Amino acid sequence: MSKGRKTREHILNIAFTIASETGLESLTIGVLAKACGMSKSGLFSHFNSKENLQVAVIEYAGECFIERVIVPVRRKQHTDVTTRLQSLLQHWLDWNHSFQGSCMFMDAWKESNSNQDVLQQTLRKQLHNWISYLEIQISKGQQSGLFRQDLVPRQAVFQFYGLYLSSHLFHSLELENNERALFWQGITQLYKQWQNTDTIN
Amino acid sequence: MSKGRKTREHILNIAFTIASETGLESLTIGVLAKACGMSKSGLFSHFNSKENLQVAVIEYAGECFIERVIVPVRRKQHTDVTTRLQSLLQHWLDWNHSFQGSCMFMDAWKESNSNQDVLQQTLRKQLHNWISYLEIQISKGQQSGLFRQDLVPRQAVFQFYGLYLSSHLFHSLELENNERALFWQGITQLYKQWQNTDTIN
DNA sequence: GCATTAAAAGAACGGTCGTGCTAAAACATC
DNA sequence: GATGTTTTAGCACGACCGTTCTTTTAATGC
Repeated sequence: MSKGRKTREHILNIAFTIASETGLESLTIGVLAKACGMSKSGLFSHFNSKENLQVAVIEYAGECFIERVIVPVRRKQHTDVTTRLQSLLQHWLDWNHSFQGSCMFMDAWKESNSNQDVLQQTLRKQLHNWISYLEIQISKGQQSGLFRQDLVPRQAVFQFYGLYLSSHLFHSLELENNERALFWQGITQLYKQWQNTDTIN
Repeated sequence: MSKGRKTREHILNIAFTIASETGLESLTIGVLAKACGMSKSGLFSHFNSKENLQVAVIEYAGECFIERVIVPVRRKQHTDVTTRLQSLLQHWLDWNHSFQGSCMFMDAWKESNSNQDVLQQTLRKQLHNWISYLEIQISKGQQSGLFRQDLVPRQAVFQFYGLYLSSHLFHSLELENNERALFWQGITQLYKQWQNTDTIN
């Protein structure tokens, strides 16, 4: 790998860390350059615009997400659907462990809502991908007879995301620090509601 | 009312509108001054710091929230708990109708998370108040025999907030624009789960 | 080892930010 | 209508933003 790509990767790694902690908006070129121990212009020449940098960071984060959340679960093909879904949610919740309890994609999405076009579309695509992936998992749960047939996958993902977002909020509000328990409690209740009762419905 | 307080109120009104649309962070003194048709320094002298302005806007928004969400429901004392709770949720969801589907408090909270101290604490107090208020409503539902006794009010609010936040997300993602239906579907399912079954549990 | 190319630094730009300071205008009171 | 007090405008400041240009340094291919 050429030196250029190497340092570019290094920059993105640090940028990802910073953006995870303080949000994508506060990721300034000057700050990032200082954190990388290089000059503003030297760093800038790797991206040629702020927007390109932001998009690159988001895409880098997307790869991290896949590696940390999706891949580990995909490996356990032998387990049943319930366990895999549970594991997926666990990794999803852990995704924001290192960043003090806030999901980088959610933060960036909030920020980008009245921002640049390209960045917003990159984010939208990533979120859409993840939502679709979750929907597929729900469908598999239905096909395996675990969930009732009249369950709408999108509705299920809507509720998953709700608990996920709520756990972020309650964590940042420091309400007794039991947001993980509340999350899992919510998940359990959802499962109970969705389970195939094998009765007429 | 002195002229000073009058224009101050006018400023806050416009600031609230702008912050609702584009977020509290993008509410710049220059922009706000232009929107108010006055000079930067003229406006500035009403608050003496950006932070004071932000806090004032949040407090103004808090009053608006009470007026638009809590007061209208409090007036219907004659109705039963279920209807009042439903109405409360309806007004809560409508709170962000004029601002294109994003809750100002949620946005400001996200932004303030690594920001000024005073602003963050003001926001925290407001959110805490609202959560407590919802918890009380849940408790009332329990006392009236509507909800099961082993329901934990905080857990209930956690789930309410989840659906609320999810509806924001799905709205901004423009996923078929049925986030309100998904929200109410989720609420209905929660009610079903919480209802007093009058059986041994 | 040298020539060529790629990468990084340095300095400067126009712009906007929040914030003071000082003078003018608007207001209120008698 | 003059006087004293608020309220507003004008102007400038230092800091940081993203970006461009030129020069120096480092890596690469022969």
